[in-house]
Amino acid sequence: MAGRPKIFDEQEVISKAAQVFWEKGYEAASAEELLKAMGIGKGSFYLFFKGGKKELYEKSLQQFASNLLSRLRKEIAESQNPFEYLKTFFLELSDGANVHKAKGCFMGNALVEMAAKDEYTRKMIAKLLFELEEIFVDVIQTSKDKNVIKTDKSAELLGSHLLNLWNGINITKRMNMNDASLAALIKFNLDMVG
Amino acid sequence: MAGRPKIFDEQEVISKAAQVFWEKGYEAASAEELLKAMGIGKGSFYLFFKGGKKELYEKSLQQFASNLLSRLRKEIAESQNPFEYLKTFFLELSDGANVHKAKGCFMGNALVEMAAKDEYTRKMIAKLLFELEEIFVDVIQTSKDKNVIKTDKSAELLGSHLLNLWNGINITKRMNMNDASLAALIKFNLDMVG
DNA sequence: TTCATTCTGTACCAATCAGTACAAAATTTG
DNA sequence: CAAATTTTGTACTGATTGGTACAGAATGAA
Repeated sequence: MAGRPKIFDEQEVISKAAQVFWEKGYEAASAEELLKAMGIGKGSFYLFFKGGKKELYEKSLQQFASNLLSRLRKEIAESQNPFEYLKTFFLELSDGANVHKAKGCFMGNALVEMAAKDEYTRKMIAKLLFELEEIFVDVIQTSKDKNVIKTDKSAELLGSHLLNLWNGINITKRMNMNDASLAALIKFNLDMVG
Repeated sequence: MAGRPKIFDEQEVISKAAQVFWEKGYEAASAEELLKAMGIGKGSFYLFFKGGKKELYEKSLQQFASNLLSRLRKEIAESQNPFEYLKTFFLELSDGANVHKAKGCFMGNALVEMAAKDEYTRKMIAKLLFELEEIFVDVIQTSKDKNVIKTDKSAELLGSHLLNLWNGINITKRMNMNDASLAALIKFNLDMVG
């Protein structure tokens, strides 16, 4: 296998690009800005990303979601009380000091931007969010089975409720409510589950 | 007052522009497309909108919200049971046949796009959404006072919950859940209020 | 050390972006 | 009618967009 060695790792540059897309969105993230963040030139980029900016965006979303989902699954699996873990997971959203404060949810943002523009990408994003919902459903079902939570509602309904809570809070928090109100709102919604 | 008469009504062209911004977002809505929808040329546009595209965007949001809020206030005032009216208002979101299906909430979309980009516009949008929340709070407080709903939670908390429900559903619906599940999710959240 | 292969950086591209300049058109006033 | 005023349509601007072409750099194999 001859040839000049490549100077970058694909997963690494996708991760860098994802940060730019997360903050700016698809349209507003310029190719120049993305390449600068990735630390590679146009020659290399268009050789390895034949689909250009769109391919990079989709891979950014895929990788980002994949990391989030697997980290979440892992921490839930290791947790003594998965439902309590889920609560802290949501309550982190009310931390105004968080670095990602104004950025919201990368997937939610992408869904907003792509829903009316690109059906293929919309479906892709929807699938990723449904995976997140599935994690919620599983935790709820298990918690129900173990009598950790008491409810007469189905795990599916409650799971979709948590996904919707996630989607909602990631919008609402950007109105810059004070942290306490946001936390109270989240707690109220979590108490609805069990 | 002499001079060539203008061929357009300001409120009317803003309304047309709002439709384009609502569907495409700020960045993706091109000046050409906006002007075409508004039915006026560049000469007229830049004469009356000195602030260009950004001014048009802000006025679109203001006008859109103003219309929504006053219509909502009016229908609530005329309603026999304001809380029941609010329920139908939310349940309309689950109608997949709705024309505005994929567009979500204009203000929510704008908040997503502007939150990390333009603090002035973000604040403006936040204020509009807080006005919507205020309407929810008022209806809830009145309904509590009249014993239409029973709850030990404050109207403020429940109002913020409804705003967050609004924000959330407008994202979640774009995952293309089936109408029945979406309606069940909304009903579940409304039942939490009273 | 030469060759084939692979990757990189730069120069370049047409298309599109929001916005400006300005002459002509359409009106009221005198 | 002519003059003053206001709006309109078009031609044009420089900047930026995502993307391409390609020469040359860096490697392994022969």
